[in-house]
Amino acid sequence: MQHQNLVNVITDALPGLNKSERKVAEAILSDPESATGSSIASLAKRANVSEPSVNRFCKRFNTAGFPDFKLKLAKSLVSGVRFVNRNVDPNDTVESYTPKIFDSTINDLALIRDSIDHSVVNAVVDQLIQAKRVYFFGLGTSGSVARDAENKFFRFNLPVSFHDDVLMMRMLASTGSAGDVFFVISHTGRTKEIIDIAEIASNNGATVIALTSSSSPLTAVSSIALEVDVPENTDEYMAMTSRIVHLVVLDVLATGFTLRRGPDFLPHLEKIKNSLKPTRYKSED
Amino acid sequence: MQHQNLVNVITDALPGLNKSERKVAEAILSDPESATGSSIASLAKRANVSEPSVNRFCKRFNTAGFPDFKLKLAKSLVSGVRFVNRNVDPNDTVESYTPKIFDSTINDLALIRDSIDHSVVNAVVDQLIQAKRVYFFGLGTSGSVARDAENKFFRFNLPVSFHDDVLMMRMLASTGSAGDVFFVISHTGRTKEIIDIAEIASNNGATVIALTSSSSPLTAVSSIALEVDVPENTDEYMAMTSRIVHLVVLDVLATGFTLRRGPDFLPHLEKIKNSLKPTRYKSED
DNA sequence: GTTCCATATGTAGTAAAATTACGTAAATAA
DNA sequence: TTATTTACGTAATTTTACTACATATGGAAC
Repeated sequence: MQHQNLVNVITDALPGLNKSERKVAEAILSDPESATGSSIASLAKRANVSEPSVNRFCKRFNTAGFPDFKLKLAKSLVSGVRFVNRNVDPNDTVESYTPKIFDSTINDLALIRDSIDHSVVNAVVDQLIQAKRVYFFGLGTSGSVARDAENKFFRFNLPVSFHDDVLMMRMLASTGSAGDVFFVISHTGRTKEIIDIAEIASNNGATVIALTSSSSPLTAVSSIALEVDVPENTDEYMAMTSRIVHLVVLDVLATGFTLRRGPDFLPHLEKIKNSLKPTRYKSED
Repeated sequence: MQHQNLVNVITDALPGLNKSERKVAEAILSDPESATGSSIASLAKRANVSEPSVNRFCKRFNTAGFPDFKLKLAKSLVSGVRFVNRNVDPNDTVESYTPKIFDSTINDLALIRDSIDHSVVNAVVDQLIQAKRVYFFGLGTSGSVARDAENKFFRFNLPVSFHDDVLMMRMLASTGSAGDVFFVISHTGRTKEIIDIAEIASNNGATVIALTSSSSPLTAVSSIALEVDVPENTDEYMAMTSRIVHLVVLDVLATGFTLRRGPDFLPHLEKIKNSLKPTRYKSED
């Protein structure tokens, strides 16, 4: 809920507005950007209403007054999202679809940033710190996320691996035990095979951490679930941003991990970083 | 250049300001959020300067005046980035480091969104559309990006594969020819092995597309380079966001690809989407 | 150290902008 | 139609921002 976009709020409220308020709404929606810069007088003139009408309009939308309204409107316009039709449509050009893709991703990240449950993040870091070993599981797109996670967590001097082969997962799950952490990544949380595997691991006393959407079957069979609800993308042209959100959540976990380990751990990270130097051409700067 | 963040601009300008202007700057930076809501009088009082000093301060930063300044400041604060000390420090708690990680990612995305060269994007889409087959190459973290790209582009009914094995890459590159596209992903663009491979493919007449940082050796040996400069992360605790930016750039390319193919192509995508249904538990809604 | 000049800062007045109070008009219900 | 509520505008008030001007401060030349 944090800050529902003002432009959308106005659009939604449009049918319920009375004559002059609607005039104001239309004047603003026709060019929101310029509305943020104009005075109450000029906007009133543009909408063919009186100044107090504009003021009343502002207050109706839970703002202190016109200046406050402009401020909130301006904020709504940032992240450059052209909220009026933010989906990619067939007539888009590079110039128009490129920012849309970026904005949609940024939007989703901001959403999760504001809604993620910190106590769960903390609990997951707890489990990772205590883990004897960690398996990252994922299929399809989530397989890439799992692979990235391996790359990141391996640096922590912790036996860690990633798997995207369900047979391998099944075998590992069946030999799992207390102290093992199975970190299962799934956008939908409804993939049968994955849920099966999580259940097996869980029954063996291993810890199962799920990175998935809320109230999914996978959540039910996990010890802890990091529930991340990225809005479904109905648009054919749009990309699936959930994987990106998952990556950032894993970054957060890795950061939490590093902080828990304390400063004595930093030299170890430095060592790994330096190990790659001989594979690269030196930078000229 | 689009809109360099005001908070950063002020921070950078701090040393060059004179006494009262600095007071204003400090008052604003100490609590930028509240500054966007206050009047010139109250801010002047808080900074212990006169109102015109505040006004002059605003004009110095290329704004029309105080209201315009507030507007731009407010915009800078969206995406919620706590610019004052945006790095993770050892004393951070979950509540504080989580948004920092998200914000830093969001920031980098916004940066690239505003600086990416659309004509290059277009040219890359051109090449992908014409490709007889596409290889995605990447090592380490970029390997995961390449894997994700495979997953995405495979849907386009195009022979595509990803590789993270340098020997395999070398062999493929040496057998490449015109019509083959080698899409090479590397954050630094300085990995010797990768540059070697790109050169081999290029010498065989294949198209080499690089997704890397600008003016890197990899750029030099590529047919087209999508140069994406994500600020280096010196902070030990911070994650590497370049891979995320790379993923989004690949989303953009995929979108461009789909649009080029036209609406006749949509049923094919739908078919692939549906193929996964039997692997999932039905959603109750 | 004194004088001069440039720059920096503040005071006070003015203009602009926003808000409030109130009155009239329109719409709805009795 | 009339009563009553709701919508809207006019005009005055208050708040806010800006401008012009005056004073102060700091440094350079003598």
